[in-house]
Amino acid sequence: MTAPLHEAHPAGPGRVLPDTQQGMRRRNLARVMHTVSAEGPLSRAAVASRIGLTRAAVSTLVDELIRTGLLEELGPERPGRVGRPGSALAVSGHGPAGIGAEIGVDHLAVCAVDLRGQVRARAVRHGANRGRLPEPVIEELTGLVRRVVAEAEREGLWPAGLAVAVPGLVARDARTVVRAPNLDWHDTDIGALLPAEIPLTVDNEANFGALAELWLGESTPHDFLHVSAEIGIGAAVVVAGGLLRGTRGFAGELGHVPVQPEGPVCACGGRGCLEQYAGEEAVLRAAGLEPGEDRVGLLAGRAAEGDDAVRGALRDAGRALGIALTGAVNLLDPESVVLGGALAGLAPWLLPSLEAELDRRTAGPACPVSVSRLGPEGPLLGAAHSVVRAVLDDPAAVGERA
Amino acid sequence: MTAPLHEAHPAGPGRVLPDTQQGMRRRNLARVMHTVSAEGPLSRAAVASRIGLTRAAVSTLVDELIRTGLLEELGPERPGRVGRPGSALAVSGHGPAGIGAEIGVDHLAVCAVDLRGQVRARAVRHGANRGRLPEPVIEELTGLVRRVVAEAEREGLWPAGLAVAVPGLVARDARTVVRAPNLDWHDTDIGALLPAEIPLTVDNEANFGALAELWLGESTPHDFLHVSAEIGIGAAVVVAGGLLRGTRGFAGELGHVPVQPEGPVCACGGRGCLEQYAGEEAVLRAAGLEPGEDRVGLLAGRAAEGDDAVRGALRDAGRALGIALTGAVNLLDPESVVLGGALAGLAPWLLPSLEAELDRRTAGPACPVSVSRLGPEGPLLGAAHSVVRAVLDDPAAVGERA
DNA sequence: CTATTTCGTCATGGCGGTTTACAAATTAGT
DNA sequence: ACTAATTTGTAAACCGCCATGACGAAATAG
Repeated sequence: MTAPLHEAHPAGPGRVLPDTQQGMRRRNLARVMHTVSAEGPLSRAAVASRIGLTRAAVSTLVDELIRTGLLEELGPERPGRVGRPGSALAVSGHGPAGIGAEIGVDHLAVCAVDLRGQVRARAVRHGANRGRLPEPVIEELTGLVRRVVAEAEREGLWPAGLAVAVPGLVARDARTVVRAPNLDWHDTDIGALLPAEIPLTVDNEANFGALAELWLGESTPHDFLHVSAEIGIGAAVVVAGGLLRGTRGFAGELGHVPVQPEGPVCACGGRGCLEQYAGEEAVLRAAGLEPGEDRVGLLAGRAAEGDDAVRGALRDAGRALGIALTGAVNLLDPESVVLGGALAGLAPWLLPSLEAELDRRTAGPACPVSVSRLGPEGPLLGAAHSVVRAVLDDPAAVGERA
Repeated sequence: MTAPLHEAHPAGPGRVLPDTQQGMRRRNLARVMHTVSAEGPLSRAAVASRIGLTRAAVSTLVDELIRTGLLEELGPERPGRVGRPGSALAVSGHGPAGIGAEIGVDHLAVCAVDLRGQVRARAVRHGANRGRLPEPVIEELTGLVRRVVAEAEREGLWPAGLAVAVPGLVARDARTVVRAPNLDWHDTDIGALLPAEIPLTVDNEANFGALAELWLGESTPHDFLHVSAEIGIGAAVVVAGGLLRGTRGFAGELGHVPVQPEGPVCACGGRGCLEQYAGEEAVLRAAGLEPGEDRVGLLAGRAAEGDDAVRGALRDAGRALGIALTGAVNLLDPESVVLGGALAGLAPWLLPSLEAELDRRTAGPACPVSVSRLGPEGPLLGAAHSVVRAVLDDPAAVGERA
């Protein structure tokens, strides 16, 4: 759990880790967990045929997983077919839990998710965090974490890890926030301020949102572009079921893709960046609104009422997004583009111009654009689930600690 | 060898292949080959310490690799240190060879590369292929292949595979050319026309060029963007040492990234695509030159002579490239950008404006831009080496065939 | 009620890497 | 020169992991 969770790219054949029998066993334990987790209650024989091992081998793997409390035997299956019915296996609802936390601009939230993916405990505190110092905020968050952990423990769960989503850039050590403009935090080592008992990961909320989409979304393609707008405009690139992070961890900065090469100057030093057209500030200005508390809700409300200035501003933002996405789609050839975060709520007014722009600039069928069903819950759920996935990916590791 | 060579992303833990002891053995054989190949002559003990297995285990692996002719024992090492000197192992120079072929607009080329990476045979035929039918061209290429294979066999090599680089889009089956505008070929199954004795792969020449840069380049980062210009402007995205191909295999279409949203209409349906500013046709027009035979050489020659119209055209093209690359760099955060193919020859006049544009649009240190040392040889070498890498990746497979 | 099918488990065996031991080949020290 | 120390490569015994084959258990089909 010291390595960053869910690296986008497993090492190739040239990697340095030895390939020994223990490693084989660990991978096979993981494959059993993944199969049972993904395809519901399954008999040992069903698992065996799916992963290509023999029933005997799966039996010993399952025994070990049951002993460590990661799998549960549900009892005999209702037999519709001939032959002895199997004994249904399911992922345990009483073992390790993933604790997800989110530091938002206007709220703090924490939740616990069991291996089955069910949210078993949660806590939220509303109130602006913009401009507050990190220490009191993290202290408050720690309080929420302790409450959620206590509640989870009452249900027979124990915390396998804590993943924190923050609205800012996070260093590749997955502990320190390099810069979070909307909170006004810089180079803050969050890890030092949080409970040390639980293994910790910190990541950008856009990344966790994209992972939530990958793991919990409806269609769940393996290659897509997830666009969200919280800190300016961020995108997460998902390739082959993993996150593309970039050399310095800064990949996905869609907000600074040039849309109009000689457009207005941007804070990044460039000109005509997407953020100058579709960023929160730019849209509010174009709509003739003052920046205030719940800015996204305000925009959505006005647009729904039929406010022409707001609708026009969103239409223009959608057009700019369409241009930037045309470039991204040409470069990456993703299976789809998903709008998440704040953009999901504004989608009805962004989508028409966005899709029109994407369509007319693409030869052949355009890349489909969809809207996240998870909306603002994405990052929190993604964080909690990242811990759960880490357990599924290496069940032997929790056995060593449990 | 039926699967496409060098998929960008090995399957994750949820894959369907069984993880059995034979698989472990195969992977360890591959790790030995890669280690010896990458780090020159090495003793068994040195290999063991590098890959994390015991000397005894490496001994048996090496025995098997020597038996199948993939490794060679060079004899005792010169000892500088205390202790019994090891026996140096090297990749064999007499085993399997990778045959690379290139179908260019103005030439055909074939070469054979041994496991050590040495070019051991080659054949070239100059002459325009634009507009010729596929059949006679492939027939001619087959002749060159047979000549190169014969020469390689005289040196004790045998062909482990044939990889063909073509200037166009290739379907994911790695056999059929979907469309090659500069040859005027469409939906041509190249595989059907080539010798069937040798396992075949076909890919875009830009992809092979990028792989050559990855495997043979000087600095060889693991994440970079390789830009070349043969068919319009193509880029190849290399992530974690693998090619990012996209859902339909169309990733890397940098030529159709919008640079000026309301610019001239492009064949792709868009407006102001990069190709309209930095494409071959556009540059020739801006320079006041007629499209003729060796267009790149012509441009380079005139620019070197000091022709202001040509230099201005290249400066403008560099600026447009800089804008498009700004977007790509923001999205992918690569370690560097490499100019290859035709662009390498024109780099002296493209680079200044390109880097200036990239620099002023980037906050903090800009992404370094370098020029490929391989130049026009890249795709051919990349093709041949892709076969060699496939052998290193699964040495057991050649043992089964040899 | 019997034959058939499928499930889970047990005993056996093969395969692959580890451990332990040892001979061989070199350097360092006296 | 001779001994001690160090490192290499290999062989034998061992252990862990999955495959194979056989078996009892539990269902359906006739």
